[in-house]
Amino acid sequence: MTPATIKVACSNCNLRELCMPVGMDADDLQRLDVLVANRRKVLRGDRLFHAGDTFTSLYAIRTGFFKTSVASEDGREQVTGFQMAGEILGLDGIVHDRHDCDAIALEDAEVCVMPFVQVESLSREFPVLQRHVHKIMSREIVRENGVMLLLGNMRAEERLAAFLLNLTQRLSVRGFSRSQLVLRMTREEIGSYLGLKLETVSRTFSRFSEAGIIEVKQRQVKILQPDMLNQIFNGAASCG
Amino acid sequence: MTPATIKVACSNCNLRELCMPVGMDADDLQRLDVLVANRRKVLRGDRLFHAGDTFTSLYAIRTGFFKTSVASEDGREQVTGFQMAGEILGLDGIVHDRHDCDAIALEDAEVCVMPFVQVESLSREFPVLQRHVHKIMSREIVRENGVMLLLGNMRAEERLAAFLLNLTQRLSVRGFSRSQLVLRMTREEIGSYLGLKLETVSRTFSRFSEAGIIEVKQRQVKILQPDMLNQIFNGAASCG
DNA sequence: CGTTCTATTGACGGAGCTCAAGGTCTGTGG
DNA sequence: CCACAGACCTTGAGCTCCGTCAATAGAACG
Repeated sequence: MTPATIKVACSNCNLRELCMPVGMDADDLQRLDVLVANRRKVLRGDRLFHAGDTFTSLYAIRTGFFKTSVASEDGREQVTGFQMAGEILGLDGIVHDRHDCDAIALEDAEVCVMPFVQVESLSREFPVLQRHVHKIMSREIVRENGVMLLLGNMRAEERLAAFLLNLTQRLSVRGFSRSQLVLRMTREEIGSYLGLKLETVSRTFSRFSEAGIIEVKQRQVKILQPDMLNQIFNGAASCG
Repeated sequence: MTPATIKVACSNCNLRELCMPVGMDADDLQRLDVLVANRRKVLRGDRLFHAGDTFTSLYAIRTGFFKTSVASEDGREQVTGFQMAGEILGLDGIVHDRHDCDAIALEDAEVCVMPFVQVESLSREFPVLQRHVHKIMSREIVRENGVMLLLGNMRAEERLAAFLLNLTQRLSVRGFSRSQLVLRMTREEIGSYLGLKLETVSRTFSRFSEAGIIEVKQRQVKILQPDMLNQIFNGAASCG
């Protein structure tokens, strides 16, 4: 069942500035190494976990890109987020001891498996880690507040602008360009996240493109006028 | 600045089955009493906290009813939740040490003030409390996932049905009727939460009423056919 | 090289928004 | 007790943004 596993350590991970070990000093970091039981590879299109699965672990993304989604009774899907290296998956599972959403790899990925009992036990020992875990959960709550604002109040152009700005911001923290990105998800997945249909996403991309704000070639996006995106996002202007 | 404060204890609080002390035995409960520094009264219309305020404490609602909301740059407001007795406010503040949303009392209320350093210190001591804090945050994440599904995929009738079912469910846990409730919020606040305009909320109430599913008299709502609400919520039917 | 998945674009329609006009309830002060 | 103001709610008419349906084309993959 479980794919090949590799023993690994946070202490020499190049994501330690972004991921779980934030704020811990070298000595603490050694102790943190027991946090990660093993790593797991997830191929593109495969599920890391599925709504209903028993919850045992949180997952820190080492490489790759994920989406999470929930589904209604009658099968409508809502993408609830896109996650990249250093971000944590699985927080939804804590409350009911089973996962509440699906997590699917949008490209081949590798995650660190952190048994939640270990997370809790180390949290009791290291206040810095405890605080960090709390912040990760709080950050997710705040992020979702922002998505609710977007879904409840914004128009298609504003939503897509917000989406692009958010992606480039997170990518730039990870050392990627602010002005160029490759979308890992389809128009339909973007639409699901933003509460739009794929045709609307496509049309809005085209409109941004005609206005000279971005350049789109399939999933390659070049941001030509980030300021315009900001203006659109803040409701100050449109490109139509 | 701070209103009159009263020393209080979880150990003899009648909300202990719903609130912070869930799962703790009598001995632990005594120790938990230091969790609550004091109580604070909040009058209807007043703010418990405001976006930007320094975060110091979580708040457990003892009595009353709150809304939380975020605002966009250009002033559009999104209600992100309605909270009632036993529920926890302030989780949004942890990540940046300042609050990210406003919390406003929709009726005269009283909250227990729990300094977050106390919460964390006691969490390290009591694994049961630690787990409970994690569950509260995870529950909020899961709730917001559900709201995203609602805002991204559902039509007005489905949204309002989901809203009514959610409210009655939570009220019934607190010993209130499943078939009758008094809305503490305006049509506009409901609309903001559900991503609708107040007129649409009003019209949808009227349609439910004409269909004999509910009876509405201003803020008094009687649920005549809860099954119909369930069907509408699940996308299986409409009343038009 | 054909099959399938994905993206673009157009034409049309509808759910919900906007604007507007009354109606109802609550509280306050005469 | 009544009059009045202000907040809240209801309902109608018209409009608009986005969804739906459809056709085409381009990319990816075996």
